Amino acid sequence: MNNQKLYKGSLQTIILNLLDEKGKLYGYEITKLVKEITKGNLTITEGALYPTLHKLESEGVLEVEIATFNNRKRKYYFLTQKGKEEKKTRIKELESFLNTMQSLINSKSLT
Amino acid sequence: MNNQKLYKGSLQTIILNLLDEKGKLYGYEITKLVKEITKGNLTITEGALYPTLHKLESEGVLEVEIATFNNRKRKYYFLTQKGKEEKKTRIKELESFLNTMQSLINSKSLT
DNA sequence: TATTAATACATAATTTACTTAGGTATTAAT
DNA sequence: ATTAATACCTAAGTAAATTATGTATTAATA
Repeated sequence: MNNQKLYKGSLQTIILNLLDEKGKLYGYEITKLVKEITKGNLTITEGALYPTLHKLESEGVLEVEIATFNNRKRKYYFLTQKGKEEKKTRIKELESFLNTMQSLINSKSLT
Repeated sequence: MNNQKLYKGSLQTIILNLLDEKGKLYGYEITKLVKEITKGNLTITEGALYPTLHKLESEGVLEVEIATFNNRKRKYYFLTQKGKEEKKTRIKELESFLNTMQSLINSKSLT
């Protein structure tokens, strides 16, 4: 399914939503989780993920907590209060977008 | 609703779908139609639209028919056979994308 | 035990798909 | 007479990806 480009613009929304649901997640965990939830339909590349996490952190939307597991460093991200507000806004925008796209592909009856 | 970036990647799908439904449309008409169907939620900019139409034409997905109305030139676009196949593929990809996004924002119960 | 896969982070160069900002030309409205 | 609407167009800039690397540790496998 070569439809990866449709996902362009939705990465931040996906991250914010998952963090809101799960509390905290580290980067690599997000990639695995998304693959699992979407049954392989969406693969988040690390080249997209890490810079996005850093950007959201620099904007005060996320905060980090560094942990060590099996001698491997993990950077757990979680939503700040600002991040929780941002998540709500993004989800509303996504729902509006999904509705709009639905109306566009069901417009046979219209006009 | 500053969610325009979510639409990134869906322009070709929207064009192909509208042309399949309406038969033929000219560029400016597409912008008006999309604004109307989406109740103003989506504005297709001409800077995005025209290059995309030209690209789809060069790929053999669309063909053009030039008409004159009120001394104004209109370029009517319509799907080729290849375009009709392409439209089906794109719609399937879009539906898969919409389903995937739905599952991502409804994943509370999962995992 | 040597090699590959998996885990976990990261960045730099490039590409894609736009937005923004301009431009031409005609007709309709104020 | 001026502005808005119709109808086309392109070029420069930008955001958000992809692709291609890189480091380091642990687990699995041949």
